[in-house]
Amino acid sequence: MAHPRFSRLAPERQQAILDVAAEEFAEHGFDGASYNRIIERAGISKGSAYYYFEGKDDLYATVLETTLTGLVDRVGTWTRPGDAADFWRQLRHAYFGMLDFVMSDERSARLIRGMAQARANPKLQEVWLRFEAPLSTWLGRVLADGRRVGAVRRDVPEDLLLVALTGMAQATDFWLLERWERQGANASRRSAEQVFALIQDLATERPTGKAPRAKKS
Amino acid sequence: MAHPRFSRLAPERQQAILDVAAEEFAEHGFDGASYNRIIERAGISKGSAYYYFEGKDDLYATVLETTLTGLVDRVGTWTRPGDAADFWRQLRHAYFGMLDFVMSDERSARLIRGMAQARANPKLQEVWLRFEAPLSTWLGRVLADGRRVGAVRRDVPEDLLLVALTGMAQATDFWLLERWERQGANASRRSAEQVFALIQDLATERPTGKAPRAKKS
DNA sequence: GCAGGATTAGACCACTGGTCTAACTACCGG
DNA sequence: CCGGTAGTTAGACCAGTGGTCTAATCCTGC
Repeated sequence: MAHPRFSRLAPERQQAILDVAAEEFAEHGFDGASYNRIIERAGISKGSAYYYFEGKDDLYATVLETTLTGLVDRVGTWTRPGDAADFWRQLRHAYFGMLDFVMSDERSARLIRGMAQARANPKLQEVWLRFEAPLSTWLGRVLADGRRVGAVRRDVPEDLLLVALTGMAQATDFWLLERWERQGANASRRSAEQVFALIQDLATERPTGKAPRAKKS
Repeated sequence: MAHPRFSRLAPERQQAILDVAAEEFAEHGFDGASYNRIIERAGISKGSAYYYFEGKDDLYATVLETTLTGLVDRVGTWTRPGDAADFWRQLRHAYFGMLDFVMSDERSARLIRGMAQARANPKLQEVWLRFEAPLSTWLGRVLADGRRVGAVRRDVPEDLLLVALTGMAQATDFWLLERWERQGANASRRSAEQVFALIQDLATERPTGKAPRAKKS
């Protein structure tokens, strides 16, 4: 979305600008962040700022883009699993990789967590969709693979399961963050294991083999 | 938080003001909403506005307060269940009551969904905590009751389960909303059943009786 | 009828994201 | 080496933001 002119800038200059912006957005969230302040701190003029980016939204999207690219590079590798064990191994790897990423780089973590704002913010729906869609697609493919090897339950609509899992992962991320801040990295590893166990639990079919129904008892 | 002066106003006047505010916040979210516009539409002057409320945050909190009160009145009743069946019946009632509330009153629904913004927004953390805390307490009590009658799993820390369930419920709410808009009330009832089944599924222990662990297969 | 507190009105402030024009720079043909 | 032109930058300016403050008005009790 950013004007191509921006990419023609010297890479270090680009980096510097995005750095300032990332800092601001991470600290204050999208709405709280001041475009003017970013401009000032980056040492560019308003004219230049609007020459490179279409506006605040655009800069925000660009910052998110680079951040998420970093995450995907680290975690996004996925090869079609041969069997259920392979599936879980890969999913586990991806999940803990993401946790590592999010716990080791606070700024990126805040940016990513801040995306939740974008979903609710009418002005940012475009941005939200742009980043949410590919993520859903990716996870959808992963789940489909999981079904193929018999690891993932079939008694629940695929898209519902996807949404449920994402929501749970996101919510528990905050829970983990709290744990992590209180107990440090090592102790919170156990908590992460518990969370992953829950994810696994939700994603697999109940051993009884019955579709989950609202039971009377 | 609102100044007591506000409650000394004629009830219809209060209602009118909160009505305008609710509309604005529901439509634009907290950050997008214009305090000035609310003031203007409510037909009061700036002086009065700041005489009644401490500021935008305060008005927002007041609006949320009355909205959530409506929800709690409708759904919040809970008596200690005698057995597991009773527990599920009550939980089911509460869940579907909440869904009804959220699906029948769009404005309130948007306000409540908008609360997700508050969580991420640094400026609104105070507001978020104020409303999140009692809700968590309530759900915590419910889960504890569920454990007591053997309906809710014990193999997962109580607070983790709480967070996971809330996150899932919230995420699936958006999913349901989509369904509801596309299929109408009746058809989406089935979807809601599926979601509740998932909730129930997540909250109960696996029949094998084993603690969920990261299985190798 | 008047004093004094409660209430209202609205000018004013620093700041917001965004627009626009004028100036400057760099390159390229003659 | 100059002149013109496209690419780039600077910053004044705009309407709108949430918030403050003072002066006027209202209302009540004496």
